[in-house]
Amino acid sequence: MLKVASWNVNSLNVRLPHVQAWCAAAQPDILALQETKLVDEKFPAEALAEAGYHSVFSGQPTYNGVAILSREPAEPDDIVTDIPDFDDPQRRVLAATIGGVRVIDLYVVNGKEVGSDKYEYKLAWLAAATRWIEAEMKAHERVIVLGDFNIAPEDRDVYDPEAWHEKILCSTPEREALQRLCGLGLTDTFRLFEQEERSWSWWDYRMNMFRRKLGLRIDLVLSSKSLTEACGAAYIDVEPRRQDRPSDHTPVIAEFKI
DNA sequence: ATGGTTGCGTAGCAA
Repeated sequence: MLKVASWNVNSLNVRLPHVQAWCAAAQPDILALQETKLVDEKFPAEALAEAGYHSVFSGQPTYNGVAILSREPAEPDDIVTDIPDFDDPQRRVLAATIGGVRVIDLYVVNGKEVGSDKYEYKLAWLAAATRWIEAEMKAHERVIVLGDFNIAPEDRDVYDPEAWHEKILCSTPEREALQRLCGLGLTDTFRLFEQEERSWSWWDYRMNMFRRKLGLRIDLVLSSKSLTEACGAAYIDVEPRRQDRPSDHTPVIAEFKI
């Protein structure tokens, strides 16, 4: 069984103890991280190696930053840190082949507000990422695309769809961009299974949103066809969000019978 | 329309 997870940690410096504890408890084979907010020189590779994980990472000062942890002995290979033909200093993508699976970790642009410059950057970024992933899928049979998509796929992924109607994370162009990505042959593993209604992966820090159970599901694990057929479970582990000094996101997980 | 909270870095931006 291959257990794969994604977690936006909102600073790995702050969240390293949370990641160590969660890995010890949940034992993921592969864990994709976003918003590490660490330059590569400061990545805690030794501490994670002591926990039994290889690390590959692509960071920058202050913002963004992605990493893929993989449980030994699988060695990450063929690492890619940039979308081809898309000039971008922001460290938002990381791909590696691990145990015959092409793992593509995405920290999708937030976009701030519909119509803003950042929104246009988000849509251009998504188009470029989709072109890249199309090529990756032609080159690899088993592909997992996971991360913080900063898009709620459907209204049922939003605590108040009317309030969020055509707002950032929910607008039609963003959802259509996600559909185009999924149209390459990728499936949102979470929806392969019956789930509790009102399941979220992110809750705003403000206004006691977590305690009030008001969030969005914007963190996804997508799988290519052969992996989708082998997917035995997909779920959200809300426990890390309950802990002291949590990330605003919680891990999302998929398990594959391979 | 704005605010609220957290992280980084020590002001103000990003989310």
